[in-house]
Amino acid sequence: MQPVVVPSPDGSVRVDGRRVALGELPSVVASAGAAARWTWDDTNRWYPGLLAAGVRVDRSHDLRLAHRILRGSALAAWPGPADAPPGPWDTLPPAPLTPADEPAMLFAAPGPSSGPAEGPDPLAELAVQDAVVAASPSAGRLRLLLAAESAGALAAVEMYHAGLPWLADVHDAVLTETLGPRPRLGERPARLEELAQLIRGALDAPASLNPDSPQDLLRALQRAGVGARTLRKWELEKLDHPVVEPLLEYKSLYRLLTANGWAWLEAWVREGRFRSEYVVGGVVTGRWASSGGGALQLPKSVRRAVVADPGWTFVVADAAQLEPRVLAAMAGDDAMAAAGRGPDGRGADMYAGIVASGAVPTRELAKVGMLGAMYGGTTGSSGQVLPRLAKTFPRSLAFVDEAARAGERGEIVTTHLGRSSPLPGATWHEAQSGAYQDDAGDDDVARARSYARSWGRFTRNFVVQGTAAEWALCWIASIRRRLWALGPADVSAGLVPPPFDARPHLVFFVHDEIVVHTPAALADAVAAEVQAAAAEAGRLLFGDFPVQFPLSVAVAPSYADAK
DNA sequence: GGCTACAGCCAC
DNA sequence: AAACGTGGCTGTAGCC
Repeated sequence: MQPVVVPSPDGSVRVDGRRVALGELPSVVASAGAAARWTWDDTNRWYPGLLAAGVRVDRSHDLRLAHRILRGSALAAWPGPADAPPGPWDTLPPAPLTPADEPAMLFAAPGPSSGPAEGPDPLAELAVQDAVVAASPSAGRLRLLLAAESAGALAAVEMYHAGLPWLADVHDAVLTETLGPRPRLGERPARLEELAQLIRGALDAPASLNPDSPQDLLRALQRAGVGARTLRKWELEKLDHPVVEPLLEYKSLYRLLTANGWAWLEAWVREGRFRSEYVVGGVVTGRWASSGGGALQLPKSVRRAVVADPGWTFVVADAAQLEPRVLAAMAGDDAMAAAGRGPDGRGADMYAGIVASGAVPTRELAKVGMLGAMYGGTTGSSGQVLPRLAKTFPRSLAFVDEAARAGERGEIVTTHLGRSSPLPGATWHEAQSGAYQDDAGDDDVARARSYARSWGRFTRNFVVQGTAAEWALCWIASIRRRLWALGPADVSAGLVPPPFDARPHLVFFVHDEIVVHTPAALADAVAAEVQAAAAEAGRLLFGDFPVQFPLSVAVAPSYADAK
């Protein structure tokens, strides 16, 4: 059963040909049951209103997200000319999510200029997508990718709906401990002011020196003969001068103040919850992006403020060495998969397994070597161990090298489930053709090489990062289904809104890590389901190939204590 | 005052 | 370990 939500000009919708007033949609969805795959233009547009009415959707098909994947996929043949101009399904941005205390336009009557009737036709689009998938020799993989992407879109809206539990007073305590009490508007916190004085003293600089001004600061460093050419942390660390220590501390505290200080707290935390909008598929590789509050860069120092509601706790899980394991499976590399299983058959540390294989002497070298292989690093010890890794794991290394060469030739590459990379742009092609002009100089040739190599590093990483993102989507899809199946617990709802008020639910996701907020009594069951979901994701992508995806799982009422 | 570019740092 | 992949976000600086 695949009901399609079709907006009407009068502000109602049609579902399977039947007119449904917007206010009736939640009850229509609820009565359709879990077998229905709700199909609509944009999950962000319809799902918040359903959740606000307490209605969860089990399965969906997000036409906008699916279109973007299919349009670019090398595993699918989209009808029409390849250079057809982008249509509405290509250019439509996701509908913005709205905080619960702001007027929700989602189910409001449409305005004259933005009525849903002006949007493209969901029924026609679904028919095209179904035909494109059915005609693909890799239909199974594409179906899995589209289902996982759509499930991810549901999970992203659910996480926004529930919010990440956040204690503002703990956050304030962290800031006060490290920076001093909150200063008046326009003033520096006490600790920063102290450090500014120390910096001026060490540089013999006047009181007018403002460490927040890169120009001022760099000039003062040069005048004092410190030998700094930039203000980068890792370059300052190499210098031997009394200003370095207070300056590094200043920069670190200044960053905390500006990025996650009191202003951040006031802007992004409401009623005990931090809500950031996840942008599903917002990164070219298929990773999620986020918008507002920087959810994907929450510094470790403020995670103490992430505290479960009374009677609730967190299950925090992250996939150990996800990307090299994904690479081993994509490349069909039995040797690397074996290293991932470790000597005891259930290795939780793939880098230790690589050491045990004899390829490299230390875990650190195994790690930097694999990162170098996946990022395209060539220098330093990363570059030095690559030949040894290539000898022990020829399949994996050849796989990423081939992806890099395709990029250098200006070709697209594709993830395991079928998300393809974009083509390089006009500047790239101009640089390449510039190297073949009659009057091309060494500079032109070098520029073309540099551009080609850079795009090769992108495509090299794309196949691994993109496939890891697919594993994570399958993991999330499985987790949210399994959590719902656990059912409600006897616990106070606290701040948790329906339909999750007594149920474990996802509240945070960063690429290879999830946080579940759960009634404390269900924590062990949740941990088991999260583990089972990881194994299921591995099977969905790679079938019987013997690659393992071990997790580190912790149960704790504070995010900071779970790491 | 708005806009863009850039440097820098946080996360994975 | 080195500065090599993907991003968001903040501030300064310089432009209109």
